[in-house]
Amino acid sequence: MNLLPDKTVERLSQYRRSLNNQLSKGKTHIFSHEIANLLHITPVQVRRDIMLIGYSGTLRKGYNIQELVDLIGKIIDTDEGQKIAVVGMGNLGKAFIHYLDERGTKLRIVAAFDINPEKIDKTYADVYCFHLDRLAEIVHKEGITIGIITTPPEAARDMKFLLRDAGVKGILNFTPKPLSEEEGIYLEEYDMITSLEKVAYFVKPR
Amino acid sequence: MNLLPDKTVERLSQYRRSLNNQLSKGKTHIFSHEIANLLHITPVQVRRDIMLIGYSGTLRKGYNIQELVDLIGKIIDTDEGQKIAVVGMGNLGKAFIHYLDERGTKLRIVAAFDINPEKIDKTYADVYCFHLDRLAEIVHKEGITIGIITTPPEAARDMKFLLRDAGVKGILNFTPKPLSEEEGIYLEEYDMITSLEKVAYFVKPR
DNA sequence: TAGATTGTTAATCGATTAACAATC
DNA sequence: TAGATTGTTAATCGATTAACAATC
Repeated sequence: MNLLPDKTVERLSQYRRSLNNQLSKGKTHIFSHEIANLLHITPVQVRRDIMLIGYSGTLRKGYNIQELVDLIGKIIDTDEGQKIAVVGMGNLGKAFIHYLDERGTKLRIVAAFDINPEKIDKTYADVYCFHLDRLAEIVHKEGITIGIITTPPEAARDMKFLLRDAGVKGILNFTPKPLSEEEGIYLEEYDMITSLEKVAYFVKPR
Repeated sequence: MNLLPDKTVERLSQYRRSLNNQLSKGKTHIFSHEIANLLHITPVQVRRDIMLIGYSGTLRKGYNIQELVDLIGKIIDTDEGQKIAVVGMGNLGKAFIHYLDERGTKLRIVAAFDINPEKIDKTYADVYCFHLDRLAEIVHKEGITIGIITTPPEAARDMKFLLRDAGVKGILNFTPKPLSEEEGIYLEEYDMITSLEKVAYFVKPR
C-alpha cells in the first residue's frame, strides 16, 4: 500500500484507541457515525479513512471492531513492535515514560539516557536510565528505531546527530528548538509552547 | 484585524522565540530567508505570514527584529498577559510548569490543582497547588482564562466542564481522550501518543 | 547598474466535505 | 418496502508555493 496521508495516520492512531475502548465494553460492531462521535469528527471522514486502508464494513452492522483494530495494527505497527529511547530524564522524559506505560500500543520504551549521575542507573516505570555515552551501544544492542528528545533545547541538535549516527530511524522532538530534517530520518516536532500560545491567541478578547 | 489562519498563528509563536534568540545575540535586522532557515520553512511562507500581520521590512536590511517581536506580542498576548491553571499535578503537569517557567512569554501559570493530599498545599516552580474543589474560586479570584488538563484521561471530560463553568475561555487538553467542543470555549488537543505512533508509521520498514 | 530582496497575486497542492448511487 | 448505511467521486476549502513586479 502507498503511504497514507499524514492526517489519516494520526486519526488511525486515535481510532484504534477508541475502538479498543469500545471492545473492552463488549461492543463488537460500530457505525461510522459512532466512531465520528467518539472523536468529534465527521462520519464521512471516518469512512474515507477506512476506505483508504482498504477495509469494508457491512450496511447492517457497520464495521467489525476487532478486525478494524487488527488492520490498523498491521498498518501502524511492525510485527515485533518498535523500540524507543528517551533522551533526557527531566520531568518531561519521566512524564512520557509513565504516560506510554498505561496505553495499549506495541511501541515500547526500552531505554532512557541522561548525563546527570543522580538519574543514571535507576529505573523509572521499569525503564532503565543509562549514561548518554552509552547511547550508540544500547541502540545497537536493543535495535531501537525511534528516539524521543526531552532534553533542554540547547542539547536538542546534538541529540539529533547522536541518535542519527546510532542508527535511529525516527525522532520525536519535544524541545521548542526546531530541528532540521536529516537524510533518512523522519522528524516530528512537538512544541507545547506553540500549542499554548495558539490557545492564547484564539482566546484573547477582541 | 481579522482572525489569522491557524498555521500562521503557530508560526508566529515560533518566529517570536527564534527572533528573541537572535536579539539576545545582538542582531537587529533579519531577512526572510534567515528566519526561514531558523525554522526550516520557506522564505515565501515567512514573508506571507509577515504580510498577513501587516508588517513591512526594507529591501536592504530586511525586518527590524525588535519591531517584529513587539508586533507579534501585540497579536498573541494581551496587555496584562493571560493567566493559566494546570489541572492534574502528575509528571506531565509538573513537566509543563517547569517547561514554561524557562521561556519568554507573557503567559503565566498561576495555579495548579489536584485531588491527591500529598500534592496539595505545596509549590512547584513557584506554582501553588490547590485542592480541585477550589478551582472555581481561584479561577475567579485570579482571572484565569486558560486551563491545561494533565489529569488521567478518565477525568478529562469532567475537568472540561469544571473549567468551563468556572469561566475559563480556552483549554489545552493533554490527555489522549478527545473532548467535544463547547460553546464559547476554544479547545486544543495535544496528543503525545498519536505523534509517536505517527513517527512509528512513517519509520516502519516497507 | 546588477543583484538581492520584499510584497502580493495566481496557481498548485492536500485535506475535508458534499453529494449520491448502491446495498441491505 | 422504506430507511439507514456504506463506499466513492466530485466539489470545496484552506494552506503552501510559484511567479514576478517593484524597489533599493
